[in-house]
Amino acid sequence: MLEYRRMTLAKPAFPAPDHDHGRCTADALAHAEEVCEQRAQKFTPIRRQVLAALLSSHRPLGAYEVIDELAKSMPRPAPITVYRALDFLMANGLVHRIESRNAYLACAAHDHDATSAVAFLICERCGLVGEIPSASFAKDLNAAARSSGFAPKLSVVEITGVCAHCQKAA
Amino acid sequence: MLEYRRMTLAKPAFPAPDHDHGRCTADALAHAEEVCEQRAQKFTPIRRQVLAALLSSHRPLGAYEVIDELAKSMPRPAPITVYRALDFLMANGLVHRIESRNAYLACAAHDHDATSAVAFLICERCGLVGEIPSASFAKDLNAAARSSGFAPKLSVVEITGVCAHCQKAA
DNA sequence: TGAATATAATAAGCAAGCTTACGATTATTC
DNA sequence: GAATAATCGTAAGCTTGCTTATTATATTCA
Repeated sequence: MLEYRRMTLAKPAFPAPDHDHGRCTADALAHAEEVCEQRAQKFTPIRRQVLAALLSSHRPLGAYEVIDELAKSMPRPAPITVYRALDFLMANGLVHRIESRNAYLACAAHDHDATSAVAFLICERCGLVGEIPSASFAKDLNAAARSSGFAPKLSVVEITGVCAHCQKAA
Repeated sequence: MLEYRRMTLAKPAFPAPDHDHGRCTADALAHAEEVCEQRAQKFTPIRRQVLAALLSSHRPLGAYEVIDELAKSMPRPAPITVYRALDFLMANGLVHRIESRNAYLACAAHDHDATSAVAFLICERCGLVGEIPSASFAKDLNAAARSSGFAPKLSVVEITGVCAHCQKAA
């Protein structure tokens, strides 16, 4: 577990296709519970279910895909229900929004705060998404922006390509 | 003119609010004509009009905003008409798509090729968008991606913040 | 216990982004 | 000048993303 965490922090983390997904899901849910408790926020059933739906893959899901996913195990929720849960999860750093896809992704790196910049690696073959923690590149990027007097706030960095596993498979 | 070009290449280029917009538009249209001629592509009236609509500001416009813009000077074009023109312009490196906004932007830097990575600086006050040419940061970013075996292809780097001019104005 | 707050469900609908299908028009080429 | 290809227009519609409005259900706490 610590091993896992350290990896996601130290270098770009791409979910290995053979990783223990049950565990990674369970860990993430436990982590979410923890976070909510610390913040005195309620991790309600619907919020848990939405997070679980996102965790069911490492792929970003559109809001309507989340609805479809939830519909499998409960009466089909209305869009508003899911959007509220997503807003909550994002506000608490448990879910990222992938801007270039209008989609949502369960956060894999449990250690960064909600606001820090993250870069995403999106595999165009398998659809899995990895995260690069900000530290390494954000400084350069922000410096480049600032050099023209621009004050950066929010960065969207989304890199499409082919993950290591899919390269081997090809 | 050369001066202008050099600047857009050398460092992040944010359109100054007092720049000669008439000229910058005319330049861009002339450049587009040139590019199309070189490639034996047709710079048809509709393509020119769509590009001109995008050039009318330095803001990214949604497809329907482009339609609204065109509707001012011609019978309202159908979505498909505009999308076709946008596809053409993007394929020829004359227009960028801003992924995080589902919007389109006339390319300001006339010198980079269609495929090279560009970072966008999006001012949340005035809505203007500047470009950072890739060279400076793309290497780092790609290196970070590659360090986990990921083969990057297309990068989306979109930075929201406040431009120099709006900071002064505040 | 009753008032206030947070959360959720129901119902309905809007807007944006994009596509398919097909016919008409205009260039290009042989 | 007929055949081909590229471009454009018309018409229709689909999907997704997201919102407003309203009512109901918990939960908290004075």
